[in-house]
Amino acid sequence: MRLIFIATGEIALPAFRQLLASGPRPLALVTQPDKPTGRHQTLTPPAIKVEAIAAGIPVFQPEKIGDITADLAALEPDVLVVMAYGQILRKNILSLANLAIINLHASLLPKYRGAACIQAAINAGDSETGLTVMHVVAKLDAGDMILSKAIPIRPDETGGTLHDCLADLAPVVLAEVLTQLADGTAARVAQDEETSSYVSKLERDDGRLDWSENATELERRIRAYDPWPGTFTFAMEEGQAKRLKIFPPTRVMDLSIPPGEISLLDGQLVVGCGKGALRLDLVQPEGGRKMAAADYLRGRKPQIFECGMVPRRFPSTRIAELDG
RNA sequence: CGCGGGAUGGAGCAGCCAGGUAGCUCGUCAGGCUCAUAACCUGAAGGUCAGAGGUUCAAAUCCUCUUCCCGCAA
Repeated sequence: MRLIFIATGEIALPAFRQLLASGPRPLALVTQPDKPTGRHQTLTPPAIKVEAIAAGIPVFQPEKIGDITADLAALEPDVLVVMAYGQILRKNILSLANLAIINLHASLLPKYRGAACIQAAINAGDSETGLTVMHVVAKLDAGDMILSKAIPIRPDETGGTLHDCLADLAPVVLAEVLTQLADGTAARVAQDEETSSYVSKLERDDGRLDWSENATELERRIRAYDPWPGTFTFAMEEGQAKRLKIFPPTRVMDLSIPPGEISLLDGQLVVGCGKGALRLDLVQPEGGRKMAAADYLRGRKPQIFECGMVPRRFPSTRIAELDG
């Protein structure tokens, strides 16, 4: 089977490795261009590109995938496999494959179409999520479904752990679908538009916590957004607003504390929420490293975490940043 | 060289601007008090102040360079 792999995200690595190990060997990898990353804007290639080169697989990194339509057509692919690529595929790409162009999506479609599907499942408090393989159509993640596999979401699941579980599930699902496509037994089930939902890409600022929300919701958000985009708040220290990252685990406490107010209980940092309170175990102040919340309180003396509105005493530069 | 914060006993921090005795909250160890405790009291150990060079009678503190950690941004 002539196959082209189209992927950028690390979630696609296990599936790609399996193709390298057990075939069908990809004719080429299409991935996003190298991008400046890290503190010094170093140009960094996607990890999957590095592995492809090591394996001798040709790599395409077009600014727009439409630019290489002819190159891909020349490979006469039977199947295009897409997973976490990061670009919308235009119609000229959709008709390239003889057999099918399929996408591995990290949710149980038609729920959570879009980019932040993993975080959405945890954030919503779902008890399970999964991987769906479907045909790619012009509308995002809306094509007919071939196969889906569910996995449970554990109470302490984070976006990171769930991402890894789904990544490991991908090779299994992909192999099964490729076999079915080859022998013509692949199912084709239309998605129910009524129950479909869409979750847009997350930005860093989406991780800004609003302590007027309920503790149970915040606990889920902190897990869901770890490690990306992460969650944070602003701690008021003597009139200065200092950014403070929040990491799981946290614990929901049945206490009544005003939202954003910090309480010290048995040496533990507890923050008031809209309903209930949240005990924080792991935090990271700006400029500092990740530390136990109890350690954080030893040397610093935050009075309160920002809640709802931007506090007046914010430095002007920060106000501009927050408004934008 | 995109912007910025930081490195001080085991942990988290203050001290630096206006050089001159190593400080705070904990932890550890020993003893005491208590029916008892993550409580309280007393005492002790533990630091080449990231490294190198410079200025000075004198440097954690001022100047230069180096290494490492981190936030933003992308």
